[in-house]
Amino acid sequence: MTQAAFFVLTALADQPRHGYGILREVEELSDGEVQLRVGTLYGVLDRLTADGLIVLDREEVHEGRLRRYYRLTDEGMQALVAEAERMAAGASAAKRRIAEGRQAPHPSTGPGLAGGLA
Amino acid sequence: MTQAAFFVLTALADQPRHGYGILREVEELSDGEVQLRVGTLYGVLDRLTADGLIVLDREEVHEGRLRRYYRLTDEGMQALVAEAERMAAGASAAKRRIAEGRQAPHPSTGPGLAGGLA
DNA sequence: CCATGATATCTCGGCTACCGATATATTGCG
DNA sequence: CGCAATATATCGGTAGCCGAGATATCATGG
Repeated sequence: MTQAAFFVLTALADQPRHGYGILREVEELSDGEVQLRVGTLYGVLDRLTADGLIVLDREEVHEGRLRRYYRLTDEGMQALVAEAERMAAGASAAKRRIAEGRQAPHPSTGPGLAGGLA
Repeated sequence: MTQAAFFVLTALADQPRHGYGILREVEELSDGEVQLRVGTLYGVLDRLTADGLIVLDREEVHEGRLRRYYRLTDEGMQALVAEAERMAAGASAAKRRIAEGRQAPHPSTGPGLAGGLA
């Protein structure tokens, strides 16, 4: 599971969206930190479809422009849940390691990482 | 920051390690879920060194075999902290979205996840 | 004595995937 | 009319992952 695929699945987790909408949604839900590129999107969409994690939901014409909506399959939702847990575990393991590598010289006085690793 | 690079930085967060030790450490800290491959490792090590996130710490000969130890630079530690934050935020956002998707199943898009999610 | 496996380094080539650039088309604004 | 935003999609260069192999030492077992 690549980063791009993860964020596409996340953007589709609450409701079906079309390609361009996914682009904006990923940027919004990551507070602008993750920028999914147009050139990346359609490859990801094709791969996720081939893997059965998403499926074409419907096509609409909105103000003269075609919108192709995708939605998660049950398998896609399960994959997202599993990946979210792996990521949380990975982030958690990293934070634990960081704390171990920064053992305070005087634990009674040292604040350590409090406030820095929220 | 690739997944492989993130786990290498994590493995080095508490103490300097040599290549093969990083391999085993990544597998251990991820409960066997992440398998960093040998062919991947040295490319990652070179890239992280070129980027100034890790540095060659020392070389030792242990039971006739060379061990090349790497350690995090200050910049590498900062990058790891930032990446861990991004990952935690991403995982958190995904879990929030999953919950939102379960709360509002749209009738026109099918029954969705009934009975299927742990 | 040799085979196997673990430890330890590193290289190479194939393949996947990311992303900038490009193409196409409509709507809205100045 | 030009430009930006919306919306689709493709193509080619490049970066990065990974299987495979090369090289070498030491321990275990047949």
